[in-house]
Amino acid sequence: MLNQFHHTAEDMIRHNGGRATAGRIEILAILLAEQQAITHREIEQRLPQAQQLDRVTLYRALEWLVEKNLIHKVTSDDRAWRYHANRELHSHQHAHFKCTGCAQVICLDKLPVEANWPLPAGYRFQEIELTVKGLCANCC
Amino acid sequence: MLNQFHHTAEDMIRHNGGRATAGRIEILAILLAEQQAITHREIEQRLPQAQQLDRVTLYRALEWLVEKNLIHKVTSDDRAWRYHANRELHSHQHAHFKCTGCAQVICLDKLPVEANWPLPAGYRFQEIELTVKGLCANCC
DNA sequence: CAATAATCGCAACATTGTTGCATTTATTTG
DNA sequence: CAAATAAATGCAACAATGTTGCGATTATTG
Repeated sequence: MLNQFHHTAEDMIRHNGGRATAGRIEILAILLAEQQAITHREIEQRLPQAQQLDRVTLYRALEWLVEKNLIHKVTSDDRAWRYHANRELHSHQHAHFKCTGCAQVICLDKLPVEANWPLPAGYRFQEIELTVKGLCANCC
Repeated sequence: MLNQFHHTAEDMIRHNGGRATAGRIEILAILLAEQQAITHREIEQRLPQAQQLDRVTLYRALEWLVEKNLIHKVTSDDRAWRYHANRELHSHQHAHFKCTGCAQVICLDKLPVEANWPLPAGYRFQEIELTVKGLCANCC
């Protein structure tokens, strides 16, 4: 089921001048297959038995993927980063939704907030991080 | 300098049916005196030598203050909660600004975002968490 | 001032994430 | 294809934030 994503993942990695490691491919494939932003822990659980990676390796692979802009990470209130593959759908800046029931995080593709914020004088705007919280359909 | 806040702090605590512990008063006074949202660690550092508190006590006091709605806490991307006293200025929902240079966090009192979000069908809105990132006047 | 329920502090643990370094491996080169 | 090498990995050890259980202390009440 993930197989169709492995090829894509490998391509994306090679196009960025990185080594097509089994681990990296697997991780990216997992993220490509996922509809929501998932944690380090969840990625670990989705890795095939035969291909468990060291925690450190996973962190470093994710770091590399973020650097190369193949995935992005989302801040949450539970002190854990969540990762999601960068699909064309996502504009560079987009909001996230987090279910307060099951902690699921999905991307909201439209960020209808202008970057024009009433900041104090002398402050410079860089980016927005917006999380809408609520209950998902399952938890309602 | 903090003295004027101690009385206020004690009042706020008593009005909520809690014990006016030296620690709680001190913590709340510190947060009342502070213009920005600060971390557990920063609160610790501002505590007078003679009145250092156990980390656990501090966490529990903060938890209590949040529960009683005397302070609020802010998610950040560095895995550390930041706390700020609830002043009348702050509407219940407000945005925060975080400086990517010095990690300072301040409250932006206006949240010009409607609570009316285009969530997927069946999803229920609860609240918004919005952080604007950029550089503060000092770091520009 | 004594009773008691709330608060505190210690020890121990959980989770997430990071660093240094020696080993392994994907890719390049001859 | 084999050797060279730069990149990626895995281990051990650590750091920071936060939590839990429980016995000791203390603010408040009567």
